[in-house]
Amino acid sequence: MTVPEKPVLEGLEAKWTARWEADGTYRFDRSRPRDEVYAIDTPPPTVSGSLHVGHVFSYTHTDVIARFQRMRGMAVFYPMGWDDNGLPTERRVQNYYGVRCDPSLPYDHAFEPPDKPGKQPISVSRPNFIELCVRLTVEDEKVFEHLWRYLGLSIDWSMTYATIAKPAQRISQLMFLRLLQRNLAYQVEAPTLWDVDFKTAVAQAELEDREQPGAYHRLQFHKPGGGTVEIETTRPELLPACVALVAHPDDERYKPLFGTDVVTPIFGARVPVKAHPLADPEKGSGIAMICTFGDVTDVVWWRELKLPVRAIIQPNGTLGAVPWGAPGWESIDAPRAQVAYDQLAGLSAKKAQTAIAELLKQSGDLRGDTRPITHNVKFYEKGDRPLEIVTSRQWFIKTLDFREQLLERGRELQWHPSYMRGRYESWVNGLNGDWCISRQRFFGVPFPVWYPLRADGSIDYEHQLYPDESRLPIDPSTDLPDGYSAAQRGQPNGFIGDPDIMDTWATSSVSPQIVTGWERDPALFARTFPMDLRPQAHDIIRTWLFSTVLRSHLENQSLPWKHAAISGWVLDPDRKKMSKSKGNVVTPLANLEEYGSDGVRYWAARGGPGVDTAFDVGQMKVGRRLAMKVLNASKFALTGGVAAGNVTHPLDRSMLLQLAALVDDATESLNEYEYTRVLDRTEAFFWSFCDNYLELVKSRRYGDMGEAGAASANRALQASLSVLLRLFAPYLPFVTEEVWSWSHDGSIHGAPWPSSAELAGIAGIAGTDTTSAGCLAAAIDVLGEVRRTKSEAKRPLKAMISRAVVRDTPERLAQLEGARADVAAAANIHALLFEPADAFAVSVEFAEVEAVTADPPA
RNA sequence: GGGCGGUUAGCUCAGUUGGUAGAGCACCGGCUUUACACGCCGGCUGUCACAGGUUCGAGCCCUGUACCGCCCACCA
Repeated sequence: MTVPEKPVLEGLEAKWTARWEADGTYRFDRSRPRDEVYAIDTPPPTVSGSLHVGHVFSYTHTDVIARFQRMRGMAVFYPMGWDDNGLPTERRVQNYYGVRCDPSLPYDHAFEPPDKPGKQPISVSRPNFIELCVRLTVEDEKVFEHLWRYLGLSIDWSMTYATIAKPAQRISQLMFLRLLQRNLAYQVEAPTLWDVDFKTAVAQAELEDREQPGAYHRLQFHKPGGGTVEIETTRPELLPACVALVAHPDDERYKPLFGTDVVTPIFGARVPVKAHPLADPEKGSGIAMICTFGDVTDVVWWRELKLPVRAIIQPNGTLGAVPWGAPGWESIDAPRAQVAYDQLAGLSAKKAQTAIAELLKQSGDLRGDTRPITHNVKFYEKGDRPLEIVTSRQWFIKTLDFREQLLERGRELQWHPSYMRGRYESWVNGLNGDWCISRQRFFGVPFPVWYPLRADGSIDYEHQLYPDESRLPIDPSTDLPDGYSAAQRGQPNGFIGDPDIMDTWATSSVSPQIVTGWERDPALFARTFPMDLRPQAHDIIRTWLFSTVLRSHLENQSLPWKHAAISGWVLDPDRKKMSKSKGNVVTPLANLEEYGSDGVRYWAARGGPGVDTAFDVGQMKVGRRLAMKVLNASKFALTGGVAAGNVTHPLDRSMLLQLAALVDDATESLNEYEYTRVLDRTEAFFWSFCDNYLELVKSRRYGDMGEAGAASANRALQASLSVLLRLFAPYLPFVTEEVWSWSHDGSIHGAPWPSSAELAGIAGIAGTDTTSAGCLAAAIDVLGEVRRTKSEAKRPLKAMISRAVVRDTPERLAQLEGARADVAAAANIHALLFEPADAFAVSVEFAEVEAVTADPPA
C-alpha cells in the first residue's frame, strides 16, 4: 500500500497511457471463444485535418461500453481505422504537394514531390498520387492516435487499418467481384446524379436540400392548329431539352390534349402531351414540361413514358453544342432554333437561364413577369452548385430488390436509442434507385476491371476482364489483365482499365469484413463476426449504417452487428451543430489538457445515446473536480488501520447494502447501453458517500470506539472504495487506475466488474437485514438537521451540542440506534437522546463552552 | 406532405412500473474542519410549453395545439 501524501491529477495521462501500452492492457485475446468476445466496429474518422470535440464526445461513449464489457470478462475486439479515402484527402493532397492526378500517366517510381507546391500543379499518375495520399495521411494518423491515447480510448493499437491501405482495398475489390459474379453489381449507362464541379456521379445518400432563390417562368407552347398551352418552370434553360408535356390523367383541362403534339417556343420541337399520375394539377398551370433531365421526376417520367433523350447539360455544367435539324433534334424551324441556341451553348446553366429568358421575352413566349420564389434544390453535400442529371456509365449495387429484407434487418438490429430505427426505415422506404458506387475521382479503391478495345479502338463494355482473386488488390491503370502486355494498353485490340474509383461509403461499408478477417483470417472471423456493436452518429445512418447492413446482408446473409449505438452531436452554446464549415469547432486537446481526460470524458459521458449535447466546459470542470475527489477520498479510505474480518457495524452494512443495489442497477443499465444513468447514479452515491458516510465513520475508524468498530469501518471503506473505483473506471480511466495502483499490482481495467454478491460476501449482509438497511439514511437525516441548525446559528460545524433529541417513529429510531455513536461523534453531540414521535424532528442545545470534547457514548 | 425527438429552477439536464418536483452550475450566507480551499456546510429558485381527457391521484398515460431541432418525400 503506497498512498501519496498529496495526490494530483497532473501527468496521469502520460503515465498511464505509457503503462497500458507497455503492459498490453487492451490487447485483444484472440484465443477466446465467440461468446466471450465483444467486437466493436469502430468508425474510422476521416483523416483530413483535425479531430474535433464531436469525435471526443462519441468515441468516449464507445470506450465506456468497451471498458465495461472488458471488466465483465469479455475479450474486447476494439480496432481503430482511418478513413483516408475520398474527396477531403484528395483535395488536401493536391494543395499540400501541388499535384494533380492524371490517370492516363504511367507510374513514376522515382517521383518526389517538390518541397513547396509550385504555382502550376504537377501531373502525376494515379499510383503516385495515392502514394502521396498515403504519405500525408500517415502523418495525420499519428496526430489522431496521440489524441485518442491521451483521451484514454482502450483501443488495441496493434489492430489499426486504413481504408486506402492494401488489405482494405483487397476486401473492397474482392467483395465487389463476388457481387459481380452473383449479378448483384452491374454497370449501366443511365441518367445519374452529377456534380458539375467535381465532375463525378454521386449517390442518393449524398444529396442534401438547400433553399435557393428561383423564379417561375410561364412559357407558352404552341398547338399546331393554333392556340397555346402554358406551363410553369423554374428551369427555362432546359427548354431545348424538352421531350414532352405532362398532366394528370384526370385533369379535365388537359384531357383533350393527351395524344396530341405541341411545339416548343423558339426551338420549334414537336413534343407529345402525355398523362401521368405524378403530375400535380395544383402545381403551376397543372401541366409541366419534361426535360432530359431537370430533376429526378423527369427521369421517372422519361423512363415510364418511354421518351427519347435530348441531353444538353454537359458534365462540366455548361450547355453543349446541338445540331438543330439533325436526327433527334428535329425542329419546324431549324435555322431559327440554331441561331437562338448558339447564344446559349457554352454557358453555364445559370447564365443560360438569364439568356433564354431574354429570348423568350423577345419572342413573346414568356407570359407575364417571372415570379421569384425560394425552393429546395438538390445539392451534392460537398458541392457548391446544384446537381444536374447527366447520362453516364456507372457501377451500381442492387438495393431496390432487397428493400423488404433490409427493413427486416433493421428490425433485427438493436438500436440505442430505439427510436433511431425510424431514421433507417424512412430512408429504406424512400430509396428510389440502386446504389451508384462509382466516382470519377482518383483517390480511392479502383474497380478491378479492364475492358478490351476493339479494332477501331472503341471500348467493348460487354466483355469485361477481371483479375483472379489471388491478385487483389490491383490497380487497373497500372496492373495488366491476364494475357495482355503493357504495350497493349490503350491500343486497338488491346485493353484499358476502368478509370473510376469506388465511393467512400462503398469502401467503408465493408469495415466489419476488413477488421474481422473475412477471407483472410478464418479463425478471427469466426470469433468476431457478426460483431457486437456499431457506434456512430445519427447523421450517417443513411450512408454508413445502411450501406454496411446492405453489404453484410448480400455477402454474409446476416447483420454485421447486433447493436447500433447512435450518438448525438455536440452543439455550440447557440445550439448549432459544431462543424468545420461553420468555423465553431473547438480543438479538443486544449480541453483535455486543461480539465484532464477524465474531466472531458465526464462531460462526454453525460450525453446520452442519441442526445445532442451542448459543449460545456462547466461540466468538464465538474468532471475534473470529481476526479480530484476520487483521489482524496481514496487517500482517506486507504490510510486507515487494520481491515480484517467481516463488516459488522450496522452503519457500514447499511452503506454496503445501498452500494450493492447501485451495483445491480449499474450492471443492468450498462448492459442496455445506458451509460449516462450509471454515471449519474454512481456519482450521486459517491458524493453522498464522501459527504455523509465518511464523516459519520471518521471517528470510529480512527479507533475512538474500539478495535472492532474500527476494523468494520476500515473493511467497509476498502470494500466500498474498491467497488466505487470499478464503477467509475469506464468513465474515469486515469484517476481510477492511479488509485487502484496504490493497493493493486494489475490494472483496474482488467479487474472484474463488481457484483452485489461480492459485497454480500464481505459484509455478511443480506437483503433481509432491514434494520441495517435504513441505518445510514436515518443517520444522514439527523446529521443534516444538526448541520442546518449550526449553519443557521452561524456557528462552526464543529460547534459542540451539549444535548440533542431526535424524535421519530420507533422503527426509524431502532434503525438509528446502531449509528448513535457515529452520529454523535460526527455532529459533536455530547448527549444524543431519542424520543418516539409521529414525525421526524431534531432539537439541539449548544454547549456553553465550545472547546469541550464529546465523551464517547457508552 | 409524412415521421421522429424535445419543451421541467437563471443555465445544463435527471426524473424507472402514475404516488409529496430533483442534481450540478450560477447566486446568497457561513466554515482555517487532521482525505480534499482544486475544499466543506447551509440557503434561495418551479403555472413541469399550452388546452382538454382518463384516474382517488398525472411531469409521466390519452387527444389536440404551439414552438425548437432533426429525418424522409416524385418540392414542374
